[in-house]
Amino acid sequence: MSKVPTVIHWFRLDLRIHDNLALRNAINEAENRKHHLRPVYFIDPEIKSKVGVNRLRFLIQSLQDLDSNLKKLNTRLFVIRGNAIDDLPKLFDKWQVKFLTSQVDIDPIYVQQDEVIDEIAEKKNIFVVRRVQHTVYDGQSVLKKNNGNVPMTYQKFLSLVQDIQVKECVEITKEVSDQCKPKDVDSKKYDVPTLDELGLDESALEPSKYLGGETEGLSRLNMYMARRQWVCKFEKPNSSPNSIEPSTTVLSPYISHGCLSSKLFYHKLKEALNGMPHTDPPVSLLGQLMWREFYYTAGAGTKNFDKMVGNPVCTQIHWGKNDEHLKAWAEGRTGYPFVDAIMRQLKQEGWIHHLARHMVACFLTRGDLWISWEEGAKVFEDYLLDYDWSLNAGNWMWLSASAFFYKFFRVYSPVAFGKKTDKEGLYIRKYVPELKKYPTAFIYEPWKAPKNIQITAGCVVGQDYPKRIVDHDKIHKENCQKMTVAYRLNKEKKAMKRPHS
DNA sequence: GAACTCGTTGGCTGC
DNA sequence: AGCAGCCAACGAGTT
Ligand SMILES: Cc1cc2nc3c(=O)[nH]c(=O)nc-3n(C[C@H](O)[C@H](O)[C@H](O)COP(=O)(O)OP(=O)(O)OC[C@H]3O[C@@H](n4cnc5c(N)ncnc54)[C@H](O)[C@@H]3O)c2cc1C
Repeated sequence: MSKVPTVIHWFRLDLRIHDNLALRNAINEAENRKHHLRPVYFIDPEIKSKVGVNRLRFLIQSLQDLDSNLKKLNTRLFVIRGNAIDDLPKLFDKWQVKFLTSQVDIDPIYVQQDEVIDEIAEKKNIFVVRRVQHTVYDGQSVLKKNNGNVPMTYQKFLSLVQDIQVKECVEITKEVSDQCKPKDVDSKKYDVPTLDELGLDESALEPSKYLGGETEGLSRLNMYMARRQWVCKFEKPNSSPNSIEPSTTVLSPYISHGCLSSKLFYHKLKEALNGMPHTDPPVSLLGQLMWREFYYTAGAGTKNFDKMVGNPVCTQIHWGKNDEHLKAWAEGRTGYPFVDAIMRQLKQEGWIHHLARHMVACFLTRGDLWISWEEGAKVFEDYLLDYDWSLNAGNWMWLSASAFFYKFFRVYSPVAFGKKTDKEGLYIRKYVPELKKYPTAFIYEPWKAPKNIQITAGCVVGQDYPKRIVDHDKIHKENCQKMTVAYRLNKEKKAMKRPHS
C-alpha cells in the first residue's frame, strides 16, 4: 500500500487564512489530487533567546488564533519544533511531500531558507509555489519598471505604482474535505506551544496591550475603517507621539506578522475614502501604507539593506561606540524624560508612535549619542511587536539621515518636541513614574528644578532619576558638524566612482 | 552641464 | 498666534 502524498503550506509572515493565495493554492492542490494537507509552522525551541518576550507572546497568540481559524476550515496548524532547513527536508520524505506553498518573504533569513529548500525540493521533485502577498505591489516588478533601480524618493515610487492595478483579495470559501486529513491530525505533538513550553513565565509579564492574531487584526481594521471621517482626515505629522492611547491605528504588529493582509487594508481604505474629501499621501493613512511599500521596494532592491557597510544607498558615517550610552538609551535612563518615557513604553508595550520612534532614533544617532543606527535597529528588533526587516532598516536610515532623508540639521529636541502635543507631560508621568510629581515647568528638564523642588517632588536628579548622559544643546551642534564632514566625504567618494564622460 | 523647481514628518527667532 | 526665514542636503525632475 503506497502512502497518500502530502501538500504543505509553510506559514511564515502570513499568519492568516484571509487573502492568502499560497494557502488557497495548497488547499486546492490537495483537494484536486486527494492528497493530505498540512499547514505547518516551524518554531525554534530556543526562540526565547532570539526574540523579545512581547513579540514572542504576540507570535504565540497569533499561532493559536491561526490554528483555531484553520480548524474552522476542517484542518489545523502543524507546529514543528525545529527549523525549516534541518527539518523540512526530513518531512519531505516522511510525509511524501509533492507540493509546497509559501509566501515571498524578503527578510534574508527567509530568502536563505528558500534557497536551500528550493534546491532540495527540486531534487525530490517537489513543486514549489511562492506567492507575493505580503505587500500591495510586487517589489520586483516595481524595480523592473524603474530599470532595475531602487526608487530613492517617495514621489518617484508613487509615480511608478500609480497605474498598477492592485489585485483583489482571495478568500477560501469552503471547508477542506475529510480525505485531505492525515491520520495524525489530532496529534498533540503539533499543538501550538505554550509560552511555558518555550521557557517563559507568562505570569511574570504585564497583560498584553495588543493581542496577537488574525481575528484581532481584522476587528482592529474594521473598527478604524468604520470611522470614515477619521480616516479621511488622517494626517500623520499631526498625530501625537505621546498621547496615552495610540493616535494611529496600531495595525503594524498585525501587518508585520501577516495576521492582516496589507492588500485587504488597501482595498478597505480605498472603500472608506471613496466619494469623500480626504487627505493624500504622504500624510494620509493610505500614504502610510505606501511608505511601507516604498521601504519594501528599497529593501528588495538593495544589497545589505540592513547594514551600513556594503549598502549602496546608505551614507557611510563614522559612528562612535559607547556601550554605556547605548544601554542607557535602550533601558530608558538617558536622563531626558521624554526619551526615557518612549523607550520604557517600547519595552513594556511593544509599540510606540512613529514620531516617538523619530525622537529616540534621532537621539541615538545623529542628534545626540552618535551611535550607529544598526545598534538602534537591533534594540527595536527585540522590543517591537511590529518588527519588520525592511521597515526597521529603512526607517532607521531615514532617521539617521543615512538614506532617503538628508536634512540632518533638522534635529529633534528631547525637551521641545514632546511639549507640542503634551504640555503637562502626562505621558512622561505615566512611563517615568519617579517624575510623576514634578511641576509642569520642569517635567521635560528635571535637572533644572531647584533642589528643594526636586526633594518635594520625591525625586532627586542623580539619585532617584539619572543625570543627563549628554548635553543636547551642545552635542547636537557638534554632531551636525560631523554630519557635514561625513556628507562631504561621501560626495567625494561618489564623484570618484562616477565614470568621467 | 548648470541652474532652477519641488518635495522631504525640526527648532528657534523675530515679526 | 501663526508664519516666514534661517540653519551644515539631496534626488529627480525641467529648462
Ligand atoms: C526608527 C524606526 C523604526 C521603525 N521600525 C518599524 C518596524 O520594524 N516595523 C514597522 O512596521 N514599522 C516600523 N517603523 C514605521 C512606523 O513607525 C510604524 O509602522 C508605525 O508607527 C506603526 O503604527 P501604526 O500601525 O499605528 O501606523 P499607522 O500610521 O496607522 O499606519 C498604518 C500602517 O502603515 C504602515 N506604516 C506607517 N508608517 C510607516 C513608515 N514610516 N514606514 C513604513 N510603513 C509604515 C504600517 O504598516 C502601519 O501599520 C519604524 C519607524 C522608525 C522611525
